[in-house]
Amino acid sequence: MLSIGDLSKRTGVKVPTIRYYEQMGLLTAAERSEGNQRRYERHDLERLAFIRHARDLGLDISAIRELIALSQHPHQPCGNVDRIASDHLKSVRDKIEKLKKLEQELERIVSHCDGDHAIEDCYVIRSLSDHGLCDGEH
Amino acid sequence: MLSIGDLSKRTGVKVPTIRYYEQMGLLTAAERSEGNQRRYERHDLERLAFIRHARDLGLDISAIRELIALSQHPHQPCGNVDRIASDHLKSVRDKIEKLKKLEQELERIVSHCDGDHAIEDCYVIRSLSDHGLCDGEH
DNA sequence: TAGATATCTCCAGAGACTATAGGTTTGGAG
DNA sequence: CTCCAAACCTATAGTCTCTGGAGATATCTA
Ligand SMILES: [Zn+2]
Ligand SMILES: [Zn+2]
Ligand SMILES: [Zn+2]
Ligand SMILES: [Zn+2]
Repeated sequence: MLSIGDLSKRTGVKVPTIRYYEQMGLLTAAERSEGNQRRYERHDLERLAFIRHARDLGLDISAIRELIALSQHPHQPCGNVDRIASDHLKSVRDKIEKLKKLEQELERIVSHCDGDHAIEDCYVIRSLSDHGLCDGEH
Repeated sequence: MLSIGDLSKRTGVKVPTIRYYEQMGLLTAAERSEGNQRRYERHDLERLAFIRHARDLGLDISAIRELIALSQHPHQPCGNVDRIASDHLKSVRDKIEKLKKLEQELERIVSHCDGDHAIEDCYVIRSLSDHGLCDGEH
């Protein structure tokens, strides 16, 4: 039986975050000691590791909730699991695309400024004032 | 003299957002009509466009606040302006790097799942349970 | 058994908005 | 000029994923 602090040390997830995951329904409410403190078992450790890893991979709480629910039905086909992961991959790719466009604009903007002239002539300020100087949309 | 709705239509910034920018100190508090409604001039239109464009480029509110403050001193050198833009470019690049790593892991994970087997055997679920299957860190 | 540490619940804050409720002003039609 | 709908006002709460604090209680160690 682990206290919440033990669980925290073993998974690297902060104590308030563990309580938050419980509140969000990702962790089932833990058993309690006589004095009302949470007590965990290996099972909970594994689930918390799952949650943490999924979060590290960028999945949001509701996606993780779905995945946990699906994994409770081990004999069903994994189509929905696949869909959640694929959707997430797509959203990561979309974000990368957007950020690359930003990177290009910012590179252009920064490259025109040597940081050593008057602000009234600064290309950074002018670029921010006028989207017409940009190459693309954002 | 423009109403807040006019300003909104011309810049594409929603009315509550304009009020929010005022509250955050990005827009100086507008003049008011006799009945206490905000009235704007061209000057405000330009500043709002600046703010919007900076936000579209991903700068956060406090960076924009600094940029506005700096642009009030047009004869000073633009070193700080340059620094803000460069720092932001760096943070965009860092984000791209992180997302690319995620993309790789997710690609690997998704590619091992055809969406058509039992959840208990699903590689997606196994990968989420075990970071050891990942190639890198996140 | 005292004191130190850990835990409990509840609440607020971060960032950048967005939306609602309940009340007031404005602008145009009749 | 009067009336009404549309636009506006303020204040507050909700979004998302935590994180930190206050004040009270429990547990562990010496
Ligand atoms: Zn410059
Ligand atoms: Zn632009
Ligand atoms: Zn599968
Ligand atoms: Zn991993």
